[in-house]
Amino acid sequence: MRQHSFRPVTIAEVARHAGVSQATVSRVINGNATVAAELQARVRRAVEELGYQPDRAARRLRSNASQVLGLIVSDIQNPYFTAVVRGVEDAAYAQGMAVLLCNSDGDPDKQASYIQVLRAERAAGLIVAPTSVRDGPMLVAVRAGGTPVVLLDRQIEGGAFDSVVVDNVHGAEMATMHLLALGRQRVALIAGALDTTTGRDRLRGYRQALEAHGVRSDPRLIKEGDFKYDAGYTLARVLLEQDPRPDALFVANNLMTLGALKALREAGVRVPDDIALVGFDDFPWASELQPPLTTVAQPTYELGRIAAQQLFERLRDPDAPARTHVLQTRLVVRASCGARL
Amino acid sequence: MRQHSFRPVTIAEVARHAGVSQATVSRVINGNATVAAELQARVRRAVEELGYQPDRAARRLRSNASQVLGLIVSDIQNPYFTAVVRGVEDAAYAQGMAVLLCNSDGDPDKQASYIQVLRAERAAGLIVAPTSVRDGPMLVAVRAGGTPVVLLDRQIEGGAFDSVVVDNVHGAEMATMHLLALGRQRVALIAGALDTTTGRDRLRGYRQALEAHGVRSDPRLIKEGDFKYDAGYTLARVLLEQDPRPDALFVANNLMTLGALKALREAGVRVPDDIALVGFDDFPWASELQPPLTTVAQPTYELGRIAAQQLFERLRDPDAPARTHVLQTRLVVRASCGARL
DNA sequence: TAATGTGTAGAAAACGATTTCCCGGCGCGC
DNA sequence: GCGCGCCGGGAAATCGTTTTCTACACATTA
Repeated sequence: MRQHSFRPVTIAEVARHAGVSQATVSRVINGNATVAAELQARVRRAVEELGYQPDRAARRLRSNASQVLGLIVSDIQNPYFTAVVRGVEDAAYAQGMAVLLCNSDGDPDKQASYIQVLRAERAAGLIVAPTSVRDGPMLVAVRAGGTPVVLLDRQIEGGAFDSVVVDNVHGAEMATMHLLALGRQRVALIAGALDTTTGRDRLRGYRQALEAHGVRSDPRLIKEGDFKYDAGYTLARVLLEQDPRPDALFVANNLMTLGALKALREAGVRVPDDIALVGFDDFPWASELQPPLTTVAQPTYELGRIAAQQLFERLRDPDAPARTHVLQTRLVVRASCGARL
Repeated sequence: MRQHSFRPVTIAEVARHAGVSQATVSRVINGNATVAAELQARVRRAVEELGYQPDRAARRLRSNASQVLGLIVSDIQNPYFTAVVRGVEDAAYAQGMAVLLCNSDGDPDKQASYIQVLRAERAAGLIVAPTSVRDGPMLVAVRAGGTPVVLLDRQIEGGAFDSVVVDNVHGAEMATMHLLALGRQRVALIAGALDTTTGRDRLRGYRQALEAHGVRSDPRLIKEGDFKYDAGYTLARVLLEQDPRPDALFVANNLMTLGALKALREAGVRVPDDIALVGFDDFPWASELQPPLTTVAQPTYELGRIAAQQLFERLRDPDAPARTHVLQTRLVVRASCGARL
């Protein structure tokens, strides 16, 4: 009801209003000491009546217990990360935590700069989708500085981190096997950046599938991209110029798949008749594409949710051994692979 | 080089290291008082050598100058907001600010709860895409509490707010006119929630276009949705059962358009031959849909960027009169409207 | 020359919470 | 009945900054 609350209520006012000391108010609010029932009631009523809300900046300063976590992804406009962010945010909200969102654009400098900011903000912990395996030392330092770190989607060298990843090897293997099982002979791969475990693992899965089918992997059919749209477009064009042309294409993430699709369309290639296509990462409109896209779906929302939970557990028990959650992918068969549905 | 920085460097250590007082260090860092050149140099060197970074929680506590802004959208998974968020974040980053991201899910309670959190965090300001026109009083109170508010996409009753919106009336008018110009006779509308200015304005644009063409608006052709996928699907089905059937459909946002598309597909309706379709909101893959979607594109990234800039200007000059930025939409003609390309 | 003004920089207060320290009262055991 | 330990709660210290207050040196003016 207070009309003009130009300055928020402080704990001192609550204490005065309840006729107790600040310490008692604090104890009641945080429940970390026993306070007589009657005083508790008085304090709670005062809090209610004044609409008191503790100042998080002050709390953080004194007790170093922050209610904010930092989330660094490369680009939230990538639908993969959009879902991850949402997963993190929902889990955080359930714990009364807020999320500081940072887009690194895969730029190590920008990432480093954001980490500085998050440390200065005293974020309770960080959830990071690292730009590169070489980020290890920096993140180790952050953790040594007392800020827990949970890795998302990618693992890094040097130091066992809490992390949540998908089984990329298996996912890529499934996709490639699927194409081979449909009778395709020359399965090309547009790989992800090979300085990420994600990129490497998907390459490995691809190779394992070929091997299992007794097909020798042809280096000319493997192109390394950087997970971005343009790479998919450019590398698909390169692959199309080869003779003989590949009759199937597996692309290691969503953006590159869209780029490749554009190249195929421009070249007048029929999908799946001329070239069968399987992508990685599902997205809401993959079934609305022409043709509907067969793809390896990741539980992205879950990825984010679990990463946040892992962070909360870490905050509760800083000395527990690091854990890695591995989630499974799922091959979603639509039309672009040429399977009869 | 410092190896084990378990506790971050404080201003006191910097002061000692440089042989000056804390006050001087603060003055050098913030540049709000003259300090002798030599001392400045000493301080800067000390900062450099110790890797000092001011603690933002402490700064915020004392000077009430926060470097965090709050952003409340209904759902970041909506590509419309994804781009907005990115625009805000980029603009914030350029100013050394970080963004606290909140998804309200269009739920007033959740939004209120987030606003509490953002106030407790002492966010420098809020950028809000309000859930409803009735949010006015709450936001007025927030602003009265000293936290600047910039409205995004929607305006609200009661109180002139800084805001950035698009010309929804004109956008809807263009879309409807386009369908009429293509010779469609019975243009249906799946409208947005009519307790938002956005929903209302798009309805108005639709009506204006009909009027301009001398067509009397038929209430049976207008269905009110809530901007969500399911509403688009359900309402499209309702429209399809009518006799005579509409020969064109304008849908007031992206999610409902996708829902409607599903309904049309399921009913075996050919787009655009049987029913011409125009949506609102462009999205990255709209051109990959089957058929490619004609739609009213909003400058979403710009929307976010400008909202952030407006907030920064407001922080610089709290007493300037409130301003509303109106951005223009653009009709992107693809195949779903039946235009010959 | 004395008084006043100006500018620079240190000492200390302040921000709003949590936590430590301490004291008075009570129960219990001897 | 007395001393000891325990417990509940208030006073004050504390977190790391910014800002106010104060002091001093030097220049300027009457």
